[in-house]
Amino acid sequence: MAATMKDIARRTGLGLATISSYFNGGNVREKNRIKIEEAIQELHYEVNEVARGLKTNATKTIGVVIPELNNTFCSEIITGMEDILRSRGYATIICDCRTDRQLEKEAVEFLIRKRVDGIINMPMDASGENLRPFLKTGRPVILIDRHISNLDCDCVLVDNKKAARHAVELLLENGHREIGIIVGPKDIYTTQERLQGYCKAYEKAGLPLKESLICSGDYTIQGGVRALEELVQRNPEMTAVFVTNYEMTMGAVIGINELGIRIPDDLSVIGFDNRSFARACSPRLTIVSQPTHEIAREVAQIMLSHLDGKQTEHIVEKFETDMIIGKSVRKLGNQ
Amino acid sequence: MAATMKDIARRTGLGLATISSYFNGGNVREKNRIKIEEAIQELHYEVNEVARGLKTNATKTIGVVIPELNNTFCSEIITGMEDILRSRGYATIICDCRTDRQLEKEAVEFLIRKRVDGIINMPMDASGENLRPFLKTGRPVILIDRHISNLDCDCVLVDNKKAARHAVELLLENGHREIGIIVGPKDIYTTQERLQGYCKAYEKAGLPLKESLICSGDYTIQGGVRALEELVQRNPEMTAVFVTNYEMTMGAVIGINELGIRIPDDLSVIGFDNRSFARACSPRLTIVSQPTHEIAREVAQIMLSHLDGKQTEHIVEKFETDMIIGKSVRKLGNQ
DNA sequence: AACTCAAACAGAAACGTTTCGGTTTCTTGT
DNA sequence: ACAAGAAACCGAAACGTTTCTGTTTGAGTT
Repeated sequence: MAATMKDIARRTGLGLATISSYFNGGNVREKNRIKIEEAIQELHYEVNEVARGLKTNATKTIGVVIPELNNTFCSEIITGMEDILRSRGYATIICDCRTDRQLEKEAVEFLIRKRVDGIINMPMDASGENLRPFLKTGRPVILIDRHISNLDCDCVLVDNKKAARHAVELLLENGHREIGIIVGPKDIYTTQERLQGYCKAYEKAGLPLKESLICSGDYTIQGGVRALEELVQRNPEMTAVFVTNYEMTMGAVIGINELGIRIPDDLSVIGFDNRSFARACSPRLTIVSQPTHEIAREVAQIMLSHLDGKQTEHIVEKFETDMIIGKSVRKLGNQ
Repeated sequence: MAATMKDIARRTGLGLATISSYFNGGNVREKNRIKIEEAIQELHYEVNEVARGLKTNATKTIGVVIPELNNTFCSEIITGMEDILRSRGYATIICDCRTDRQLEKEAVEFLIRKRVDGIINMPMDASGENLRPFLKTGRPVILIDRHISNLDCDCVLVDNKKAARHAVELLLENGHREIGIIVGPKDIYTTQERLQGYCKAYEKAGLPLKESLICSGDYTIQGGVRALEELVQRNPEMTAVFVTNYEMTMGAVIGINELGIRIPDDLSVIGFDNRSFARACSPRLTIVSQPTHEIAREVAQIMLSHLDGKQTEHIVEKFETDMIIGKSVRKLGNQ
C-alpha cells in the first residue's frame, strides 16, 4: 500500500543505496536530490521505521514504567520527558503498572519484546529483579524517584531526607512537638528516606519519637484520608501533620474537612508537591515542592547521551526540593 | 545478541515454520512442544515484535495524541485505555502536543512513520486535516471528547450540552440570576457545546443573556484564575459561577480564595470533573462529573474491535454526566 | 586527451519474522 | 499390515530497510 524506497528508486532510476544514503544524511548529486524529493512528494513516502528498526536493531522507542500515570508527579515528569525525547525522534511507550510488582515485571518483559532502546522506571520492586532481564540486553535504564543499590543504571531523584527534615524542623521551630507524619508504603525507597528525615529532626531536637505519630498510607487519595483519620484518632495531642506526597496531601485535606478540623487553628499541615493545589486550599498550604521539570529534563538528557554513546558511566543525580510557605502552619505559644 | 527463532530451530532440530507455528497458536506435537519450551528457557528467547511487525504490517502499537497529559481528564482516560490495550498486547505511544495544532500535526506524521495500527485523538484541530494523512492508510481513528463532522472515524464523548444545561438549571432553581460561566477556548468543540447548554438554560427560564457573564479561559489553572478575576471585576452582581473543566475549576477556587470571597456565602460555584478535588474543598464543591472510566473502556473496546476486523462502521458514543452535589451552591431568598 | 582519485552510485545480502506450497509423519479403519 | 487422509512439519521467499563490496562518474591535473 504505502510507498517504499524501492518505489522511489524505480521512479528516479537510482539505486536503493542512494535513496537510503539520501535519508541518512549522505551526499547525493544535486539533480538526483531533486528527483528524489519530487518522488517523495508524489508518492507521499514516509520512512518505515519498523523496517529500519529491524535492520539497525534500534527502534527509537523508550519504555516508561511507572506505578500510576494518574499521579501528578508521574504525569508531570512524563510530559517533560516525552517532549524532549520526541523532538529527537524517540517515541515513548507508557506502561502503568498500577503499583503492582507483578504487572511491573510483565511490563518490562513486554518492553523487551517491543525492543525498546531504553527504559525509564519509577520502580515498585526495590530489589531491581524486574529490570535485570532488560539490563542483560546491554541497554540503558534510568530510575526516577527511587534508588536501587547494586543495579547497573543511572538514577535521578531528590534529597528526600533533607526535604523531610526541613519540613519537620519548620514545625518544631513553630513550637510543635506532637507532629504526625503520613508516609507511603514501608517498602518504598522514598518512604524510608522521608521517614529518616523526620526521625533525624526529632533526634536533633532531642525529642523522643512516638510510634503512634507515624502512619503509613499508600500514596493514594483514599489512603491519605484514612491515614489522617487514624492519626487524629490515635493522637489527641497532635498539633501538626506532615504529608509526604500530593495524593495523600489531598486526602488529608479531605479528611480534615470532613472531620470539621480547622487549618491551622486546630491542626497545622505541611503537604507535598503540586503548588496549585496548595494555592487552592484555604488557607494556602505550606508544601515541599519537587523540581519535576528539572528531573524530567535531566532524565531525558541522560537517556539521550547514553543512546548517542556519549555516556557510558552511571550517575546518580540528586536535586534539592523547595519549601513553599503558605498559611497552614500555626505558631504555637510556649507550652 | 538476543536469541532468534533460528537459534531455537537449530537447538530443537525443528524447522522455522514449526517454531513460528508454536508461537502463533498452531498445533505442535507434544514432544516438540517440550523441546521448544526448553530451548526458550535456555536461550531466554523473546519474540522480536519489530521483525514480526515488518512481516505482518501491524505493529501492535496505538498512538495517542492529546493536548496535555498533565490534565487529569486526559491522564485518567489514558490510564484506563492503556490498561486494556496492553492486556491485549498493544503498546501505547503517547504524544502530548501541548495544545499546539502544529505539534499535533507533527505528532500524527510521527506516528505514521512509526506505523502505529491506530490513533486515538483528543483533537486540537477542529477541521480534522491533521488526521487525514493517517486515515488514508486505512487504519482506525477514534476521537475522544471532541467531535469532528465529516471525518471517517469513531467518536466517544459526553453530552456536554445537557451537562451544562443541568448545572445552570440547578443554579437557577436556587434563585440565582446572574450566573457567570468560564469556558475554554472558543474554537474548541466542548466550549461551544457547554456554552450552548448555558444559553439554553437561560432561554428556557426566559431570562436575557449577558455577554459580560461569559468568560473564556484556556482550560489551564492559570487561565481559571484569570477568568475568575475578570468575571468578578466585570460583574459585581454575579452570585454564581459555573466552571467547565477541572483545571479551571481549581484556578477559580484559587482566585476566589485569594480575593477573600467566601463560597457559597458570597459566590456559589459549580465545577467540573475530579471528585476528589471537590471533596478537598471546604465547603465541598458541587460538580459535573464525567465518566472517565467508561469513556476509556469504550474507546479501547472500539479500537480493538476495529483491529480485530469485527467492526467496520463508525459510531458516535455519547455518555451522560453526573452531578455530584456538594455545599457550594447557596439557596437565595426571593429577590 | 589521457590519467588519477575521490565522490557518488549500484547490487546483493542481511535483519527476524510469517506464510506459501509441498513433503513427511501419524492415526485410523479395514 | 496397509492405504488413505489428516496433521504436522519443512524450506524458501518476502516484508522494507541498511550496509558491505565493488563499480561508475566526473573533476582536476598534466
